[in-house]
Amino acid sequence: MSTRTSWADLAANSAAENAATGSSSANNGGVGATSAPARSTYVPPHLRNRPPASDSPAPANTGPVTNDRSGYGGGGRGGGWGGGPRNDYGRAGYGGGGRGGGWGGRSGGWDRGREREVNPFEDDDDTEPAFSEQENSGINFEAYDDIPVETSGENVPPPVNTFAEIDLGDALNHNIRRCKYVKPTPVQRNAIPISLAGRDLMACAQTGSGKTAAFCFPIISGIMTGQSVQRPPRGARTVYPLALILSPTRELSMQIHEEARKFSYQTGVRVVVAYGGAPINQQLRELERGVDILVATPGRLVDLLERARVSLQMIRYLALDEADRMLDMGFEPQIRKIVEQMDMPPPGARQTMLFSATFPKEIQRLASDFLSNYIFLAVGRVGSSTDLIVQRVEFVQESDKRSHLMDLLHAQRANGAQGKQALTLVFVETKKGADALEHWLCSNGFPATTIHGDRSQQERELALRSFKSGHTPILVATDVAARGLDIPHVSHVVNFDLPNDIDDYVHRIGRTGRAGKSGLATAFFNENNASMARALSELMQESNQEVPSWLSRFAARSFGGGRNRRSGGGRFGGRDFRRDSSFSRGGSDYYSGGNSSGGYGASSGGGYGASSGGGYGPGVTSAWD
DNA sequence: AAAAAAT
Repeated sequence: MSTRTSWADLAANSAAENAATGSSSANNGGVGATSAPARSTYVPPHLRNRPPASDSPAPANTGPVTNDRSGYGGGGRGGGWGGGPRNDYGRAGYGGGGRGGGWGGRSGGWDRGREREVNPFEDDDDTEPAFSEQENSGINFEAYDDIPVETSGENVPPPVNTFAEIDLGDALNHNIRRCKYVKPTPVQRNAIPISLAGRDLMACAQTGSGKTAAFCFPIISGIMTGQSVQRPPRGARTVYPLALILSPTRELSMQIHEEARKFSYQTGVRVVVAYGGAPINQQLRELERGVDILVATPGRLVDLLERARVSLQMIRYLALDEADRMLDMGFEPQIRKIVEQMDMPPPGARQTMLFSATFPKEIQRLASDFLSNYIFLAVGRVGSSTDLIVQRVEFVQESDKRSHLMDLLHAQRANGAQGKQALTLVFVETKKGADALEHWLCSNGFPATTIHGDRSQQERELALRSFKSGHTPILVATDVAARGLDIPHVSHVVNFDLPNDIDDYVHRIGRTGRAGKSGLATAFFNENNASMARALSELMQESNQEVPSWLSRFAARSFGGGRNRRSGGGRFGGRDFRRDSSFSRGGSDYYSGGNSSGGYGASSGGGYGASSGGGYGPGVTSAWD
C-alpha cells in the first residue's frame, strides 16, 4: 500500500472503529441487517464524528496528521466546520472537534475495518494512463469567460467568482484542488450559491458546463453540515439516502457516481450508484453498506423502491439531470412515481435541482410540480456550437458514406496523431447500423468498437473503456452516447447519420471540443436530412461557422424542421416561463429579473446584469452579443 | 422512426 492510500485507510478504519464503538445509541436505519461487531458497519456522516460515549474525544490527535494534507477537515481543533461561517443554514455544524475522534489512536480495530475508501483519484491514473494529469481536469475554465448567464426568481443569491468565496469546507476544497478545478464554471458560479442558500433551482445548461459539480458540491456540503438525522429502522434492509440524483442513461449515472466519489472523498459522505443491466445483488450490497447520495437510473430505482430496499423518506436533496432527455425517453411516469408517489418529502421539504438542456412545456410542468419557489438559471451553450468546435457539413449520399468516412479517417491518420490518440466518435441512427459500421471499419483496418442499447451493459462499459484508453480510437455510437458522456480527447465527431433533432446534433458535437480544446465535427448531409437544413444552418451561423451555399439553399426550401427551435431563442436552452404574461402580472420586479448581481458583470464590459427584466424573447438579441 | 430504460 502506498502512503497515499494509507490516509484513506486511516480515515476509513477509524470511522469504522468509531462506528463499532461509538454509535450504539442511535440505531440508524441505514445499517446492515446484522449488528455483529465484526462486520464493518456504515455510520452516517453526522454520527461518525461523535466521540464514543465512553471515551473522551480522542485527544490522540498526535499522528502525522496535518489539515492541509489530510483533507479530512478540521481535525480535533474544534474549529473547522462549526456552525459559524455557514450561518445561512442555521444548522448544527459538522461536529467540529468531534472529528478528532475519527483519528483517535485506538488502533485495536484497524485491521478489522473493511470499509476502505478507495482513492477515486488513483482510478484516474489506472484508466487513463496515456494522458497527462493536466488534461484530466476535464474543464477548461478560461474558455468560459464569455458565456452568457441569465437568472431570475425571487432574491437570487449573487454568483461567486471563485471557489474560495464559497465555504464548502476543507475536505471538499481539498477534493476540488485534487480535481484541479481552479475556477468555477458559469453554472457553478451561479448554481452553487443558489443551492447553498437552500433554494430550488431550475437550470438550463448542457453537460460539459460543470453541472455535476454544481449540484454535487452543495449536496455533499449540505450533508456534511446538516443536522443529524436519525434514519428510521423501517426494515433491516431498507436504506435511507439523503440525496437522490436521477439521470437518463446508465453510463451517465456511472459517470456522475465517479465524479461524486471524487468530490466526496474522505468527507465521510457515501455515494452509491444503481442502474439496470448490471447484477442487482452487488448494488444491494453496496447499498447495505450505507448510502448518503444515491445516483440512479429511474427503472432500477423503481425496482429498488418496490422491493423496499430503498426508502426516499429522508431525502433532503433531489437532483434530476438531463431532465428533457429523461422525458424524451419516456421516463416521466417513473419519475413522477419516484418523486410524487413514493415516500419522498414534498417540494419545500426537500431541496430540488432540475437540470435540462432545454425548457419546453413538459419540463416547465415538471418544474412547477417538483420545485418550490425556484430560481431559474440559464447558461449559454457550452463546448458546443462555440468557436471551439469547427463544424463541417458535407453532402454525401447514403451509398457513399462509408467510403467518405474512410477518406476522413485516412486523412486524419496521415495528419499524424500528434503524439496522442485522436479519438473519433461516429454517430449513426440505428443500432444495427452501428454494428454494421463497426464491423466494416474493423475489417478495413480501423480499430473500432460500438456502443448502443442492444449491447449488454458489460459490452457497453468495455467499449467505452477501450475507446477512452485509445485502444480502439473509433467509437460508433447511437444516441445513447450523445448526451452527457464526458469522454476526454475526442477530437472528431462524425455525424454519419444526422439526427432529426437539432438539440441532438448540438449534444453530439458537444462530445468534442471539450476541456477547451478545439474539436472538429463533420456531418454527412443528403436529401434525407432536408428537414434539418434550416436548423443546422441557423445553428452554424450562430456559432460563426461557414455555411455551405448548397446548405443555405436547402434551408431556404425547407420549412420549419429540426424541430425544437429553442424556446428562448439565442444561445440559451430556454427562458423562465414565469415571466410570461400570466406569471408576471404581479409587477415586473416580482421576479427580480436579470441576474441580480453586479459581481458577475465585471468580466464583460457592460455587465451581465444588463438584461434585467427583459428576458430573451424570440428574436431578442442577448445583451452580450 | 429510433433510441433508451427493470427483470
